[in-house]
Amino acid sequence: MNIKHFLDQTFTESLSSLAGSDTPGIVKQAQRVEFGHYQANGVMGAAKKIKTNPRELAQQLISTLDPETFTTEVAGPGFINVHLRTSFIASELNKLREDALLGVVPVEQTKIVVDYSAPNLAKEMHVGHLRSTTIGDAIVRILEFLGQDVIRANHVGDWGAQFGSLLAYMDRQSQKGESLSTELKDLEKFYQAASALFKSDEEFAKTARGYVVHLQNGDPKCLELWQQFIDESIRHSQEVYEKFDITLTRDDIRAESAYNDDLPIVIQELGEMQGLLVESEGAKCVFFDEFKGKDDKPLPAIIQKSDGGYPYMATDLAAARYRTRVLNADKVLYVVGGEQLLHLRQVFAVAGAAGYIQDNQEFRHLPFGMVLKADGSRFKTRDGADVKLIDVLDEAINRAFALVSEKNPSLAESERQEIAKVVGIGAVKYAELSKNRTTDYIFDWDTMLSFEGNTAPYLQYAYTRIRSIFRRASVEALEGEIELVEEVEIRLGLKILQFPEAIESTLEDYQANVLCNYLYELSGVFNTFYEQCPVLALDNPTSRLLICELTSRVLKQGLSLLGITTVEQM
RNA sequence: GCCCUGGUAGCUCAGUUGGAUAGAGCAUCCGCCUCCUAAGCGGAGGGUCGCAGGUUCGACUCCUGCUCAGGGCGCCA
Repeated sequence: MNIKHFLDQTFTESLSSLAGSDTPGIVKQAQRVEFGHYQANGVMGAAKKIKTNPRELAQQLISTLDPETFTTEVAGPGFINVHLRTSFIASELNKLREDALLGVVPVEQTKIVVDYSAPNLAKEMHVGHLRSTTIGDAIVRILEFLGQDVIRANHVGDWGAQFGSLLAYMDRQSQKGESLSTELKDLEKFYQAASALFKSDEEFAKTARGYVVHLQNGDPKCLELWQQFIDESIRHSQEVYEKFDITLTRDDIRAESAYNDDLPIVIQELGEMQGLLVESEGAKCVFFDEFKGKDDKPLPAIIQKSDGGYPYMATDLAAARYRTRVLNADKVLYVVGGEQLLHLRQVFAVAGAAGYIQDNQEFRHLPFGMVLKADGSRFKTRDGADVKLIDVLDEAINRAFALVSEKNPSLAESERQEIAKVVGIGAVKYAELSKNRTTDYIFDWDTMLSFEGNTAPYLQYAYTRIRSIFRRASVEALEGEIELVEEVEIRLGLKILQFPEAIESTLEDYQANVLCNYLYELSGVFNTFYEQCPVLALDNPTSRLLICELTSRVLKQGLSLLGITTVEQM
C-alpha cells in the first residue's frame, strides 16, 4: 500500500466536496517531526479559491474525517498535520511480511525500450560511459520490478569513418606477423596508435580512407576484418559489464550497422511524405520552424549527406522506426548525454512527422551531464588518454579490499575479495546514481571511491549489521507480530512503509538519486534504531527481529534495483 | 547572436504539483566500543539559496531582466 496515495485520496475527496470542485489535498511527507508524519497543504489554496478562512476550512475538513488510522490537527495558516496511529503502522508492517513486492503496487504492463550505455566499439569504454550505463541499468531494473516489459537497447557504434584507420592498422599489423588478439588486448592503445598514424602518415591515411569505402561497399575481406574487430571489442565491453554487474548481454546489442539496410528505406519513406524531405546544398534535409541555427537561419536535420553518406540522424531515425514498428514499443527512453538534446529533439520531430511515432507512443530523452576532469575540462572522446572504465572498477575493488582487510582481517582472503568486489562496484555505482542526473560532475577518485557517509558501503553495512544479528539469533521461523514501542521503532517502521512512495517518485522523472536518498535515510534510521534498541538482549526479541528482517528486505531489494548487491558480512 | 542546462555551507551535493525554522555527506571541533560489526552513533560550528525586480497570504521553487559557468547551433558521432 502507498500511504501517501491513500491520504491524498482521502483529503482530496473531502476537500473537493467542501469546495464544490476538484481540489487537490496536496499531501506530502512531513518535513519536520513536530508536524507529524504527513501534511496536507491543499487547504490554503482551496480557501482562497472559495474565499473563506483557511483555518476554518481546515477545521471543517478534519471534522468530516473519521480516521481509524490517523489523527489530525490544524497548524499554522491552515496546514493539516497527520499523525498515523502506531497500531496502523504496525499492522501495515505485519501485512508487508507476506508481500514479495514490499508494498509496491505493480502497474499495467507496457513495453518500454531503454536505450543506454551505447559505447563506441572503436574504443574501450571509459568513464564517460559510466553515467548512461549505470543510470540506464538502474531504470531497467526498476521498471522490471514493477512488471514492465523492458527491452534493453544497446545502440553501440560500430560503423563510420573511424573504422577505416582501425582496419588499415589491423591489416598492417597482421602483415607484420603480430597476433591480432594480442594487438587488440588494449583497444585503447590500438585506437590511439591507429589514429596517430592516420594523422602523421599520409600514405596510411589514404589506405584508411580506402578501407572506409570498401567497408561501405561490402567488400568481403574488409567485412571480415571488421567483424573480427567488432567481436573482439564486444568481448571487451561484455567483460566490463560483467565486472560492473550490468545486466546488458550480447543479445541486447543492436548496433548502428544493423540499420544499414533500413537507411535507404527511411529516405524513401520520408520522400513520400509531402514536402518533408528537401534538398539543400546537395544534402537531403528536413526543416522545421522550431529549429533555428546561427543568424536565425532554419536548421536542417540532415538525413543524407551530399556525398550520399548517412549521418547518425539517419541511423537514429531508423532505430526509432524499428522500435515502434518492429518492437512495438509503447515508450522509448534515451539515456543519452545532455549535449545531444537538440539532436534528439530533431530525431523525435522528424520521426513524428514521418509517422514513426504514433500519438500513443512516447519518446523521451533522459539527459545527463558530462563527466569533467578536476580542472573542469571535459574528458576527450576522440583520442587522448581517457580514464578507462575497467581501471576505475579495478581501483575501486583494490581500495575496498585494502579496507576490508584492515577492518576484518579474520575473514578468509577469498571472502575478502568477494566483499571487495561488491563494495567497490557498489561504491562506484552509488556515487553515480546518488547525484542528480542532469548536472555535470567532476570525476574524482577519492570522492567516487569513498566508503564513508552517504555511500553504497553505508547501506551495505547496515544490511550486514542486520545479517549479523540473525547469525547470532539462531531462530528458524519467526512467529509473532510486530509491535512498535520506541519512537525510533515507529520511525523505522514508517520508513519501511514508504518504500513504494520512493519507487514512485523515482520514476516520476527517472531520477535514481531519489531511491538512493530513500535508502540512505532508511539506513540512517536503522542505525539509530540499532544503537538505541538492542534486539538479542530482549526476553522476546521477535518484534524487533521482524523489524530487522523487513528493513533488510527493503535494503536488499532497493539496492538491487540500483544494481548494487549486498554481502552477509564486511 | 540565438537556444538549452546549471549557480544552495570551505568542498561534493539533496531540497518531491510554491508551504511552517533551507537539509545531508566530506572536511573541522567535542563526546561514545567490558554491550547484536565504530565502514557506526550523538552533538557543535558553518548560509544575504548568483544579483535585482515581480506574482503570491507564503518563493530555493513560478515570471522578467542581468551576471557567471558549461553545452549546442549544415553535412563527425
